[in-house]
Amino acid sequence: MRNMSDIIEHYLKQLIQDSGGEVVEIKRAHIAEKFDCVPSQLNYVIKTRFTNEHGYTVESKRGGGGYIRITKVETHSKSEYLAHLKKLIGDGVSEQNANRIIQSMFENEVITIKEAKIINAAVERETLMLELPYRDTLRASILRRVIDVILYSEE
Amino acid sequence: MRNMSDIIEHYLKQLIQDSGGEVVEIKRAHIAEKFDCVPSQLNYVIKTRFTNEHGYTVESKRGGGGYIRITKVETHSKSEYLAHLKKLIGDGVSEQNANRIIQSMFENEVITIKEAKIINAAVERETLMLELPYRDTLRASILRRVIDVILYSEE
DNA sequence: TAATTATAGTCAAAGAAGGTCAAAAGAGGT
DNA sequence: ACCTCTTTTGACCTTCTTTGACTATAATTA
Repeated sequence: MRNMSDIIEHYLKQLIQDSGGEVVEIKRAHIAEKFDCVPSQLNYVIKTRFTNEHGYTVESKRGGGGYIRITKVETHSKSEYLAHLKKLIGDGVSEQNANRIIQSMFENEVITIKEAKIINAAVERETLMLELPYRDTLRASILRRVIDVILYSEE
Repeated sequence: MRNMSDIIEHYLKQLIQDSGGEVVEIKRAHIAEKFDCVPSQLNYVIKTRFTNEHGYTVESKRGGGGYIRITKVETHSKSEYLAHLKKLIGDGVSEQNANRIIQSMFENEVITIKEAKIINAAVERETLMLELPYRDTLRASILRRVIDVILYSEE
């Protein structure tokens, strides 16, 4: 593990697993102290690694007794999950968010690592060779079609 | 071994061997310092000696905790076959020919049926939403990248 | 209710890598 | 010498991470 953000990411995912795999509730300051970093680093980790695209929902509360709760999106219904991803993609999607979505599908065992790499390759910036905003539109189109195929080829 | 690039090339290959013959992860600046050269020389070495055609794949990350990871890939007859396909694809490929190529990869067991469907979906006419000749160019670009990934994503 | 305290959120600057590109330098061949 | 190809260098670029000052909100206390 190379940097603080990665370490914290893994720690939080471990916490989720240890607590039944669905949810974890933390105190920002407490985690910050544990890893000897500034509290706002937690916000950075969450914003870059626990997004909707990654398949997580984050709630929080400030003030006394405040907390940050990270919930893993339920994926028991594959079709619902994939429909959810298609919604996130919409008519355009950045490379970053596409990566997150593909990563999420892999982590939720909807695709294999090789499939993930193939899909990633197909939607990379250098592959698509188009200017924005057409590139994001095209990427979305490809991803949506691919997700459809994944959905149908699973029965 | 006459020049710095050759020396670094051999050093990196030695590192790969020493670590089990598969992969090595370096810090660009660290190697540069070790050999007293500018960091970008590492990029030159990698670009000229650790390409796909050479049987390597390279991943990297910037920012704090950044790295460059070089992975050696098994390079038997399959790489020749895939190189051949890439040549066939060239700078542009029709949907029909793309289908044939994908079909061929499936029949030659370099991809699964699901992977074939995914790739097909990604290069379909309706997915790409572009006019000729751009569509064929883009399809070729996607296919070539995907083939590269297939080449090195074997375990 | 007002003030205080305890949390969490935002944002931008600074820092830490790696990437690109083209000019300069070197090596070989004719 | 001249030409071409490869290597070396460095200025500048992009991406990701870390940090901290400032802000917002909730609970508790006066």
